[in-house]
Amino acid sequence: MTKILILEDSPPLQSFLKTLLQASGYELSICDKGLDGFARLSEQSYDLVLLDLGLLDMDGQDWLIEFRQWSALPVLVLSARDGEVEKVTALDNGANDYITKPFSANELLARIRVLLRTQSQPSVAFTCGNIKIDPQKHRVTSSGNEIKLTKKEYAILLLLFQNKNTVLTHNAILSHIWGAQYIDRPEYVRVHVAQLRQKLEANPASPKYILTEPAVGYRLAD
Amino acid sequence: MTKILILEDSPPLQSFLKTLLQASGYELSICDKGLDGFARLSEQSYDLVLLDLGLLDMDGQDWLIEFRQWSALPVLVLSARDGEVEKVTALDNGANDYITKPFSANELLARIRVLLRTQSQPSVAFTCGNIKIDPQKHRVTSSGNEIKLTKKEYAILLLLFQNKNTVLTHNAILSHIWGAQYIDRPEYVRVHVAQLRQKLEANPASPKYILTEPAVGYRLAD
DNA sequence: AAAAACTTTATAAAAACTTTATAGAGGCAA
DNA sequence: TTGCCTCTATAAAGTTTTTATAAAGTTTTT
Repeated sequence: MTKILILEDSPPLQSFLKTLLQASGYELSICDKGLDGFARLSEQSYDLVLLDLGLLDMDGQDWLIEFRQWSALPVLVLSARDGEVEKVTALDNGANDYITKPFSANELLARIRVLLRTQSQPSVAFTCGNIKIDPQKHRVTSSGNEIKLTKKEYAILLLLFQNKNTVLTHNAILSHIWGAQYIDRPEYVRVHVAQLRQKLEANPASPKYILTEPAVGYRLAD
Repeated sequence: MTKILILEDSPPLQSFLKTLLQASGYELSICDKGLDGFARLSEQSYDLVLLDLGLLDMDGQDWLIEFRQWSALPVLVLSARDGEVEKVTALDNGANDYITKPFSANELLARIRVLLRTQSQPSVAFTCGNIKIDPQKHRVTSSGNEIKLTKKEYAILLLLFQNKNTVLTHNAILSHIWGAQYIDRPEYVRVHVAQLRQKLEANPASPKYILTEPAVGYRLAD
């Protein structure tokens, strides 16, 4: 479980971040005071800090400088102030990224993923029922047992996971994995999907995970 | 000397970046084509890549995906396009940061400093089944018996230990151990892996430790 | 000079992929 | 319903790619 500490003093933004990050599967602690943040960080281990520069009890830059005395944890700074000086100062004080309000929710999530990926490499695996796929390790397991997939099978499964619950047309799959010149060869996809089902499904003839959407394509069921 | 590779097609921006970064003491190479970039990266080692998404001969996102097959070098993306989708895609494709034109020179420099600073060493797992590796003493043992490995064999085994359970592509191994100019010579890796197996595996023909992931690479099994 | 390590080549075997063939499922009109 | 059609699943054959390994040639080390 990936844990994020949020240092944010504005209640509306607190609840926005809470909704957004919990929906993405992160475990959160929220503080509105810098000293509380230090206390939490010494009590338990976190994977990332989200720091709003406007803390109530101290200056965010000072908080960062002090924090960097003893921790190398990734810090993503949020700020309403778009000033170049403030940005550069925060980055040189040890922030790993800086994002200005108002920001896009997806961009924030993407930047969090970058920091989690490059700092601690905590294998962000996707799961779907018993199936787990770990793109970092390039591994797939079903109820903990490793499943050996070929390159194409793995590529298709990853694409399905990245679009869980969304129908992918044959051509979408073909153009992603084979290249656009292979559209109108749905049989390629069928053969490989059949093999995937043999390996992943308890009963390949009535699949639970990889569902057929007739005349459209395939969908990974949640 | 810190070396930066710039992939940028616009001459004015090229010269702007050149002036700015040389004044900051970085050593530069500038390319306006993606393939040239790969060539340069094969010729010598760099510390960071500055990638403009608008390359002349290929899509910047595709360049990034291909690059990430074999290198973990920090990549800072520059783009005129401020679209959220493009940003998130680039970050998820392996970019470490994304900055939108027009940008502040000082902010760019600060973000470059962040990426150069956060280059961290991978942590090493010391044992795997009966095999033990001691990076300090540069020694490998199997069930307590010392195994004599050559330089290359040792380097490959150490890399596998540092990425236990993770598939390493041929190109990742090549670029780490031989240098990026050796990518697309998977036979080098094969020969040395075969020798490692002769020395480490009870039955080299059906290996227990160093597993083959066909068409992908090798993985050290837990 | 000899030994060891490394690169390069060759080849058989294994694995993956493409392509074809066939049977079955489901929709729809007569 | 029946017959026809399209779409699908899957086995299996054919083709290509990838791999393991020996061995020869080259370079480096001792």
